[in-house]
Amino acid sequence: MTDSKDPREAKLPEKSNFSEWYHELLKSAEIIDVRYPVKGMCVWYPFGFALRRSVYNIIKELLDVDHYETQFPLLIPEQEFMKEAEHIKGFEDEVYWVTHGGTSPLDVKLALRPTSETAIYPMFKLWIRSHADLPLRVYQIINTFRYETKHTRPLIRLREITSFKEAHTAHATWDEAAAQVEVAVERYAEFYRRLAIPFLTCKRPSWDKFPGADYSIALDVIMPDGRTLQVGTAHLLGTNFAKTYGITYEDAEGEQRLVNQSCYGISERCIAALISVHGDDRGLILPWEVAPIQVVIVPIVFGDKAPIIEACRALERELSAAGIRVKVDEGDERPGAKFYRWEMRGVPIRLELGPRDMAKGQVVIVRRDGAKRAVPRDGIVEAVIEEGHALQEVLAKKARASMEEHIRLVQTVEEAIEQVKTGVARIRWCGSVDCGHQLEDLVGANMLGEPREEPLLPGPCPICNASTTGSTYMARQY
RNA sequence: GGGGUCAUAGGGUAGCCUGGUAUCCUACAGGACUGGGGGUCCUGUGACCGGCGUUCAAAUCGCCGUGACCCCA
Repeated sequence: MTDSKDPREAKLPEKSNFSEWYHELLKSAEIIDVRYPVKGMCVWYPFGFALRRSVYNIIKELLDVDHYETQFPLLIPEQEFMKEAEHIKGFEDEVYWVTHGGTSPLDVKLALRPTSETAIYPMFKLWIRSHADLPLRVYQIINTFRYETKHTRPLIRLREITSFKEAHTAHATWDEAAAQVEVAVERYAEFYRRLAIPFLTCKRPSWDKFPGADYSIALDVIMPDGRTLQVGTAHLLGTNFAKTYGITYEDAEGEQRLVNQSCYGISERCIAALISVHGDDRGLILPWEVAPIQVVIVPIVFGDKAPIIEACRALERELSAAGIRVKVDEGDERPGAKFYRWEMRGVPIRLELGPRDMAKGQVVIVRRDGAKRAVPRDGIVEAVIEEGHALQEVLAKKARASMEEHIRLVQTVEEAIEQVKTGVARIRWCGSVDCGHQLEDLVGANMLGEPREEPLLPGPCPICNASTTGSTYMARQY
């Protein structure tokens, strides 16, 4: 299948062949194993899970400031699940039901949560009594189940989402809840900045908002093939669920009032974005902060290996003491084979230490993006940290440039059709639902929503010709 | 929602049309020589997705199931 002269080891397909590259990389870099025998359900390899852990530690850190972490049950009784009409309509075709306990049919069917509003809000009703209980902010990191009928994709469209971070908040007023949505968007923005992943922020069109929400804000990442991946959402629920679940508080005047709510979520799609945005033809490239292994030390041994190995171990101890996640690869392979393997796993920094370096009192430091230099053995910790942060900068810059290349302002439907083949089109839109649907049909792509920054000068809506400063992003979505 | 392609060792494949002995690479295990970008040699381990059918005989033909990938809406 490959024309490579040396087929001894399977190479990664080129990243330009994104779909194949992605699948091959998930396996080769040991992120997840897709061979579990249930459709849409995958297994995290230990390395992938370690990556997941360090990525989710950032989310936790960002939320723990003013949220409580908690955990609600997986199973939701039918009558609670079926309370909110619009919400049900959005999910009923995708719900797994538990109908039996052993061999006995259950009196009350139990839904496997497709999301947890209907599990959490009955408890909010009990927890919230007075204005002193507000605002209430909780989150949980759990698995959810959706019987996806569309094509499943590892980390992107799953029947079991293993790593859903969902936050739920309750406030006294609509404005406070709306402000919380903005806070959520800003936290997510910070999260993706720390992963060096650029994104678009849009208010979703009304027909694409979360079922039961007043409106939804979404973050989208542009994947290498130009399709977009929704990697975070924040929803203003207003009093919609409060009415259904009777969530009220006593205000300062002694009146019972409905709470206003928001909810927002991020799933393992953030890992898919991380992998896809930064990776290259050789494999993963992980930002310094989240790499499970930040530094790999490869001993270059000749003849008597003991002194080299000992020097490498000393180096490891020193870096480890400085809080760096480091590993010496003492395996039996040739150095070249080790280089390729750790590059596949995205390790940000490689150190090489051989007899020549020993003699010169130096270490060779190689950054995952290719930069290579020799540094004095004495200042190694500082040099490593410096290169780690430099890599972060390089990744952020590259990713930003790539995103901008994929977005183009277009004037006509024809241009939009062409643009969404390889990227994201920004096109004028008067804002009417009718024109929106027509645009989606004519362009053959989805509307992400109104960009939140830099409005356009007035111009005609390509459908109805009305003059507007409004616009929307359009893209093929994952 | 509609259409298409496919399923053979841990991974990638040949064989299927034309039914009979399963190919090669990689990985893995043991050994020797090696070692600054995927080393060489020797020895060994390991597979026809599941069920039903056709047949003397099924990896190969048919049906059903399961799973994977691609395209379109």
